[in-house]
Amino acid sequence: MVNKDPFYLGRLQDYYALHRLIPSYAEIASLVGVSKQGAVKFIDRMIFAGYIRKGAGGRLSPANMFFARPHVGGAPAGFASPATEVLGDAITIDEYLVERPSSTVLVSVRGDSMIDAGIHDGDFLIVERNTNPNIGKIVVAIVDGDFTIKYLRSGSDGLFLEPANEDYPNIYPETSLDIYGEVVGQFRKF
Amino acid sequence: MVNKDPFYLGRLQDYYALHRLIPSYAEIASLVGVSKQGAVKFIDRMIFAGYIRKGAGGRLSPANMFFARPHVGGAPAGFASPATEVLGDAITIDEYLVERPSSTVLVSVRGDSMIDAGIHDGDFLIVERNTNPNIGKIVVAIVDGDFTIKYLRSGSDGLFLEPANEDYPNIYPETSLDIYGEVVGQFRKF
DNA sequence: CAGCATGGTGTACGAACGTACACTTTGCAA
DNA sequence: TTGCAAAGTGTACGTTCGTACACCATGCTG
Repeated sequence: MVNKDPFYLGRLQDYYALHRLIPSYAEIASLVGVSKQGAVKFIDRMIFAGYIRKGAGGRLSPANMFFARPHVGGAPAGFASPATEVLGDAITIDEYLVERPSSTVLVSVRGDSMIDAGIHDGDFLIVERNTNPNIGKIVVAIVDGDFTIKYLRSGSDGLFLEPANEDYPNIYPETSLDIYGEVVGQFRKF
Repeated sequence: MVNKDPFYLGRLQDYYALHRLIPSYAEIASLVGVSKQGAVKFIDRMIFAGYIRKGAGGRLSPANMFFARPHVGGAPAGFASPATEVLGDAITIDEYLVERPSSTVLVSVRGDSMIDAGIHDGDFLIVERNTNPNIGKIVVAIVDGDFTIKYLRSGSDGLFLEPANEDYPNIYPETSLDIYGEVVGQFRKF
């Protein structure tokens, strides 16, 4: 018989996605269809493999591997390479995209002025609050009290904002330029 | 005295960040420095406010509000709207993008054949394994042993694949069409 | 000032939990 | 084919958990 652990783990991951909680051994048992002691042994294997941790009182919590998603590279038909190869240390998408949670906000995109940078209407941007971003980065600026997503450029007359859509003009600030933060990531649901 | 709940909650969030687990009432009590019954009352308030949920056996798990990240809408200068307005139930980016963890894989994008759909070289796609996706969706297909991201279309001669880049031709399968899964989300780091 | 909701403490108890031990079954390797 | 490790079952046990009830202190409101 093939190894059933991936199937068991899948059940556990789906349960966790729903409840944000690793259930008790008894619940795991009925969840995957084995006895309670079978669940104990299964969890022992998962702990050994780095999918599950034990907290105070023996309560179970997910470990790093629990969130690791199978990653399928661009390579032809090679299904097996683990996510860590490309994503590096990061395991959850959150951790990959958000490096400094306390200074990070989400911004939803309106309009298509940055469409050539792959930022579409309805996308979410991960924005790190930082009023002095580097030249050339995509920034969230405040122009006339409105949020604007643009490239931050430097010209002979100082800083200005450049859209990534040839239908839109550059924005040259009349007085000063209010930068809200720097765009460090983006995500979207289809 | 001011309301100490935010302070308590902060302790709880720090603990959760470390252990990915809401501790028991007894542990909460020592964590925030009250009696066990004080912890019970505190958690009751958190449940009422939508920060905590109760799972099977009365075990505690984080609810929506527990993860709430500041979200800045497209609205002019309105900083305050909570993430739930736009993101719906999901709070973490992972949970927003990945609905079925066990059948979801990540695929990294090579090439620019889907650039008009906002899918660029180097992006990550969230792909739900599903060999029978709906017409019109973006799918991961296997063509000549290679992964290809394309729109799934239906024509008079059956299914075919359409890129989102006018420099690329449609792909009409000679025999059958191997569909790996459906693209449900996308993310990228800048 | 009386009333009452709020936040907190102490004690008690049954149920559920994690753990341990003995045993069975299966598959692979010597 | 014998041996052994892995995977699973059944039963039992002490501990911890969540829950309930009674009670106290504080602060706001009619």
